[in-house]
Amino acid sequence: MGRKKLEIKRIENKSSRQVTFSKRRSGLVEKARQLSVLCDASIALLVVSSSRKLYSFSAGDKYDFSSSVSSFISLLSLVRILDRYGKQHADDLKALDLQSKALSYGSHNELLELVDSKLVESNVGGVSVDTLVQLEGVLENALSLTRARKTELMLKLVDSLKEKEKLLKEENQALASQKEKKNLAGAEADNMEMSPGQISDINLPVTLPLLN
Amino acid sequence: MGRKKLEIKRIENKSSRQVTFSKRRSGLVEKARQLSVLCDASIALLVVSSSRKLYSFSAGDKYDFSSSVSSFISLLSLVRILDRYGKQHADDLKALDLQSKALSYGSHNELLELVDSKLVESNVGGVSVDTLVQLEGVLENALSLTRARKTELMLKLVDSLKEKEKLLKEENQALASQKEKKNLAGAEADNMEMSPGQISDINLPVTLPLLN
DNA sequence: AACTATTTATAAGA
DNA sequence: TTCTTATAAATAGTT
Repeated sequence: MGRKKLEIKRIENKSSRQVTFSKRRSGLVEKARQLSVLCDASIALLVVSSSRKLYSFSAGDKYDFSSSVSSFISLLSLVRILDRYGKQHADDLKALDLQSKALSYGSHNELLELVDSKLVESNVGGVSVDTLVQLEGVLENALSLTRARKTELMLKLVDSLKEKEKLLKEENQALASQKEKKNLAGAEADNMEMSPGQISDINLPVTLPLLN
Repeated sequence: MGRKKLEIKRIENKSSRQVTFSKRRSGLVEKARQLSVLCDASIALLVVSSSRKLYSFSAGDKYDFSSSVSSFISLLSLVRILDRYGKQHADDLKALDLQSKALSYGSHNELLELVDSKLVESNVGGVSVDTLVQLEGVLENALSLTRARKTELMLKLVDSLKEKEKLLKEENQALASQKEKKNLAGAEADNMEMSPGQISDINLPVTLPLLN
C-alpha cells in the first residue's frame, strides 16, 4: 500500500525501519481497536521494538482491562520476551515458576495498584523496558520476601526448640549421673521410665527454601 | 475497505459479526507478522472472541517464543480477563479434583510439558476457555501444594520438637524431685544450674498459611 | 509531519 | 465456508 510494493523482510535502513515501525504500529493498534469494537472482542497487543521499547494496547474488556490487566500482561510478556531474547537461554523451569508466582499475585490488589501507578509514572506511549523489568522485580520480591519471612520464622522456631532440647538433655544427663553416684553410694532402686525419645527429626528437603 | 464504508461500532447481526471477526482477525495477525519481520520487533497478540474463544499469536522471538511462552501468556491473559469479567471458576476447579494429580508432578518441567501437551490437544486455532481455566488450576495448585507441603513438614518438625521438649521436661522434673528427696534424706548440696528455659516460642502469625 | 500514488484489506454479494 | 470484486483504508516513498 504505497508507492511501491514492499517485500516483507527486515528493512535494513535504520531510519526507514523506524518510520515504518511507527506507522505500522499505529495502524496495527487501530485495527485491533476496530476489531474489538466491531466484534465485541477482548484484545491485548504487545509490541517490543528492536530498541527494546514496549508498546502495549488492549481493548474490549468491560472492566477496564486496559489499565491493570494490560499492565500485568505487559509485564509478564515482556519478561518472557526478554528472557527469550535472553542474555541467557531462558529456561522453562524459571518461566513456569515465574508465571505461577505471578498467578498468585492475582488477589494482591496493592501490588496491582503499585504496578499501575508505576506504569503511569513512566511515559505515555512507550513504557521503557527497564521500568518493566524493575516492576517485575518489585512484584516478585514482594511475595517472595513475605514467604521467606514465613520460612525464616519457622526455622527460628525450630532452632529455638532444638536448643531447648539440647539444654534439657544436658540437664537430664547431669541429674542422671548424680543419681547414679548416689545409687552407687547405697540407695534403693527407682521405677523411673526413661523415655527413649523415639521422635526422630523430620528431614526438610534442602530444595524447599527455593520455593520462597 | 469494502463495498461500503463501515461505521466502527458493534455489528449487531450475529453472523456478519462472526464473518467480520474471522476476516479482520486474520488480517490483524498478518499485519502483526509483517511488522515483526519488517521492523525486527517482538509481538504478542491475544484476542478473545465474544464467544470466549481465545486466539493468540506471537512473533519476533528468536527462540520460539510462540510455542510455550505464548501459551503461558495466553493462559494468564485469559485468566485475568475472566477475572475481570467476574466469572467464578473456583467451583469448577474443585470439581476437577486436580490436587492429587498436581501433587504427583515431579518437577516443574513435567508440568510445563503437561501444559504444552494439553494445549496441543486442544483445537488448533483457538484454545478453549475451559481448557485454559483447567490448566490454570493445575499450575496454581501445583505450586500451592508444594508450598503447603513445605509448611506441613515444618509444622510437623515443630510439633515433634515440642513433644520431645515436653518429655524431657517431665523426665527432668522427675529426676529433680528424686534428687530433692534424697537431699532431704540428708545429703550434700549440688551446683546444678537449672537453666530457666528462657527461649520463648516464636509466634507464627496466623495469616501466614494463607501464603501457601 | 504531510502528501499522494499505490498496494492492500475487506464489505457485500454469490 | 470460500471466492469475487468494488471500494475503503493503509502506507512507501517523497517533500
